[in-house]
Amino acid sequence: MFAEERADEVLAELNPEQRDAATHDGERLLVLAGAGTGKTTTLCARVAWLLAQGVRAERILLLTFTRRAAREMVARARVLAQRAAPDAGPVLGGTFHSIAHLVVRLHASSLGLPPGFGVLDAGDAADLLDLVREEQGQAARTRRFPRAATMLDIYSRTVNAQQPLDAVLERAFPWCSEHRDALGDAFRVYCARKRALHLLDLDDLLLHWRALAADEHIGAGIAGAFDHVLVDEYQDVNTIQVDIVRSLADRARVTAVGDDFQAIYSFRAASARHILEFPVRFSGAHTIKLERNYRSSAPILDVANAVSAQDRDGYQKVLWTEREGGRAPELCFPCDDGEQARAVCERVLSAREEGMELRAQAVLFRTGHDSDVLELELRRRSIPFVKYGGLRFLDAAHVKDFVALLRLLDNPADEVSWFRLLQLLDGVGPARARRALDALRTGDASAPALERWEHAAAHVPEGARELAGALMRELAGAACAGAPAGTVVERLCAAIAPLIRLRYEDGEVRVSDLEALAIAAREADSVRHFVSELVLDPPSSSAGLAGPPHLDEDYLVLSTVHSAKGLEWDAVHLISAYDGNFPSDMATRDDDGIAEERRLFYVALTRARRRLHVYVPARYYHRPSARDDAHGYGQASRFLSEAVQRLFEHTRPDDATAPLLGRGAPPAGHRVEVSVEHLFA
DNA sequence: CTATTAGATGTTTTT
DNA sequence: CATCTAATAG
Repeated sequence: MFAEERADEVLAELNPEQRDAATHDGERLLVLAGAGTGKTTTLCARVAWLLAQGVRAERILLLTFTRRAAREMVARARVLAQRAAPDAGPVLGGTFHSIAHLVVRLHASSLGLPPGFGVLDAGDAADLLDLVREEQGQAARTRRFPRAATMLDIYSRTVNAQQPLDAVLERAFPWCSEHRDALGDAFRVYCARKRALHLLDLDDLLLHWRALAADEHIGAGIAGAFDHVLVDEYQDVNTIQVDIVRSLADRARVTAVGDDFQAIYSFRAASARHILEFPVRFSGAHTIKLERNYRSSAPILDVANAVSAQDRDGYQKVLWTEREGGRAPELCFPCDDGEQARAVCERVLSAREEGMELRAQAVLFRTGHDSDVLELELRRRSIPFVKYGGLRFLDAAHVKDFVALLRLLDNPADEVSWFRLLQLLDGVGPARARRALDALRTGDASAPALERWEHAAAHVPEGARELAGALMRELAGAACAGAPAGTVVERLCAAIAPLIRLRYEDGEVRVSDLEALAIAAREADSVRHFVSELVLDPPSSSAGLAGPPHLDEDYLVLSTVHSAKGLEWDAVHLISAYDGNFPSDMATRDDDGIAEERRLFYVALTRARRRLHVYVPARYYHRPSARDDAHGYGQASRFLSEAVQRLFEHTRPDDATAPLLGRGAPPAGHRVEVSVEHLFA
């Protein structure tokens, strides 16, 4: 009853297409939602409508690819569900990976996994690959062997694409082809090692979910849990995720929402092909297009439409708005990075003067370090900012050290963590850590950490043994205490603190980072879940857990375009839009690569509500921090075609020295004299 | 063998 | 700016 009223209220605010999408009563629905067309609103309205139809909240599953989208959507859906039926369960939702983790946890024993299995983030996985690579010996140490992070990229792409290594190397990593055999060996050992050590990487989560879904005994149970599956960002799914959705579709109705023109994750084997083929693979699907834009002014949409029109493939969409007026977008040509940074700062500050908060403005860029020079300028001018997609909290060495300790609590078999922790000890480097690891392997892998430590201790220099022993005793104490997660983590933090202080120059700062982590752990119901949550949903910037700026303060947003997807700001500054950087040189080998860069460019443009500034520095430096000044002269991005450029107002940043000239020229023949000679008379 | 330093080098993007 | 390598000292 109440649910129906709520639903009517929500539906009344939708336009006809959105309402059709929200209330479609069929088995399969595809919503092609252009940028800024109220996708999330529509999806949430659909949840409200489903609830009003009597669907129980806990029988609805919401899936997305990115964490940010998941958070927003699930939060809104839960509020709706709570109002509609306060006594019903919550709507289940999250990223594919987080739901996979849930499913894998519930079926761990069927997968041959102990309850304490660990989840590796990209850094941990790279560490394990590094460990394996070292063991492979000299063969792998020859020239230009890919580094661990690259190895992981190759591995991950291969797994996600479900294609043979050869094909992936040839297509995406041609410069690594010569190491095909060594890579293949390393990957096989990597898989075996993960299994032996009870570790899953992020790709494994999806693979295991898919395997469970395909299982004759278990699959039906999982699929039977839901009546409706709603998948957001469908343009970013890969084959494995499609398989998962298909298995759920055996029992559930499926709604897929996305925009093929915003498909930007082909590097993890996602493909817009899946959204294009949806009507074929899910027969009887009904398709609805959303093209009315509520976000941007008309001049900005003109630019976006002109860029998307450069690509004739896919579903043609033309965004339109009823909003009138709006400023022409600006195309700015600074002479270099430095002038670009100053130009951005000036525009940001003057918009701020006019009442536009810093947080309503964003600077977007293709790659993480495009903002290096700008960051310096912002710091110099004390303009607060937060950078997304930059260095992550979890990547910091001391945080990894601490997490390694927490991992041993539930999984004493975890060699990656042992290897890391051992090297934290004074006098222990890779060689001794490795020998200690070998000794460790002679014992029972699932014995408690303290017991395992006894084997390793002999390989640690005497000086460090006592400190390490104390740490291990704390770990043993924490393991059997049954205390709340917050207390356990706090205790272990205190135990590892002396080692951190000894190891790092700025130990004290780092210890306080860990203390912040311990406080965050109070929310968790177990250390095990705390760690896996940290891996699956890490704080997006270091500001998430510690350090300024605080969220209630005003700050400028810096973000890669990838991280900006789904977000919007009043003003958007797209910097370093020169050919070679955007599109990236690495992607211009083939048409698919260029098309994807174009979509990325389109995503950047469509984030802007009222003002759009695109910057093309004429000169760029190859190594911004180096002493040399190696540089090149850039052309504007090829996506800024003549037709597109005509839609912009073209500017050059004001010459900063002009004001020093003053007004008017001095009289002809006028001279200014300088002398110091009188001082020496 | 580890720690420390100086010097070179580097193909993006995320879960 | 990291992060890796090579060279050197402890």
